[in-house]
Amino acid sequence: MFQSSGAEGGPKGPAAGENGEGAGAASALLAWYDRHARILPWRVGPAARRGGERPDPYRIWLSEVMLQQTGVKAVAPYFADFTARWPNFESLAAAPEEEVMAAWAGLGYYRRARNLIACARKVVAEHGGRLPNNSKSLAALPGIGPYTSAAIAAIAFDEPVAAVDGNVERVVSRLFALATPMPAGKKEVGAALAPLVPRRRPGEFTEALMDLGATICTPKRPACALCPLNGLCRARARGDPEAYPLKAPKRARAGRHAAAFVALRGEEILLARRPPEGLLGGMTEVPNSEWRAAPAKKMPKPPLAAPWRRLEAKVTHIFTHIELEVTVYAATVPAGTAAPQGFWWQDLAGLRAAGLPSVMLKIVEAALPGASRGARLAAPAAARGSLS
DNA sequence: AAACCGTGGCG
DNA sequence: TCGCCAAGGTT
Repeated sequence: MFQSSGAEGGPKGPAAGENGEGAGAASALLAWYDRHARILPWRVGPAARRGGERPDPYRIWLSEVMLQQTGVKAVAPYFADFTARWPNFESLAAAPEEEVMAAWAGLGYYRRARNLIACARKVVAEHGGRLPNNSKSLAALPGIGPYTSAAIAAIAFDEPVAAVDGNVERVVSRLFALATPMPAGKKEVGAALAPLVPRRRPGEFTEALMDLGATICTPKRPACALCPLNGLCRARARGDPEAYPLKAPKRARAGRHAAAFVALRGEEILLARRPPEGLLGGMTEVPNSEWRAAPAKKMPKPPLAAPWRRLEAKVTHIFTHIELEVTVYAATVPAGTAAPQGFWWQDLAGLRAAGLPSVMLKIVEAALPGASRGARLAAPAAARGSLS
């Protein structure tokens, strides 16, 4: 990927090769970071680093994977839960896959959880339970791509590589007023950033860029007056920092319609597991029909025969590229009713521990009597770990 | 290369 | 309210 600086191989862009400017930007940013670093559960802050403390590669890896396309706020409770239950690669590698998937439920992009397990097992089986200490080897592991490999290598192993995520993309494209729309412009960002990465403190430099992007150089209304790089920033000089990074227009979301069947047998609900690949791959689901472009005219085939009643309110859920509208059918079945092949009855009391994705939780919630709903489903994600 | 893959917070 | 989008990776 993007190798560290070197005099040659620098960017063709503006500040490239103008000696001193890179070092100036890095030292200004690090000085700012020393004062304003965010305190995060997986991070070793600048003061502790000066005291000789080192980041735990396992925790850095876990946090970076969780943070892929996911906000700090959403990640924090999951990170606490995971590290409490599985504090290292060995324990995570030994965990039952379904248990890990259930613990991930609600965080989204579920392939990450599968890759997380695969990666932990590979680290144990092939690397003696320790993460490889360089970006190239890291990038060969499941779920670790160009960004994550660089971030882990820089933060946990002091490799002076440029890690380009959404924050860095924004900061750097503004700094140099890079005009190529994303995602194509990402390459230019990496090339422009590489010469700025310092040999000393490359990990904190990376963390500093993230913090700057998250707190100062924000997508909207950046606080340029507070920015340690404002004197170097081309976009600010142009007067239009908010215009960067340029982005290609997105495609419209497809609409889909489906039916879901909430079957209750006493205090139990009928569930199934989704196929390992594709949307919500490998996750637990409420039995549901095919998802079609047009709403079904009559009730699709249910998982079992029962006096199904259609709920008045539909459940809508927005995925990244699909807007789903679900017609929910509910039924109560006799105590002896067997679960069809591939389905099982799940005790409602243990429903949260069963690890339903958010859309499925919404469907269950819509069908359950209001009184029992709150008690069963309303616990925050932070409480998940204590339930199993 | 472009499409696919979740969710919740926020302005 | 609702569109935007966050520490991307995989195919």
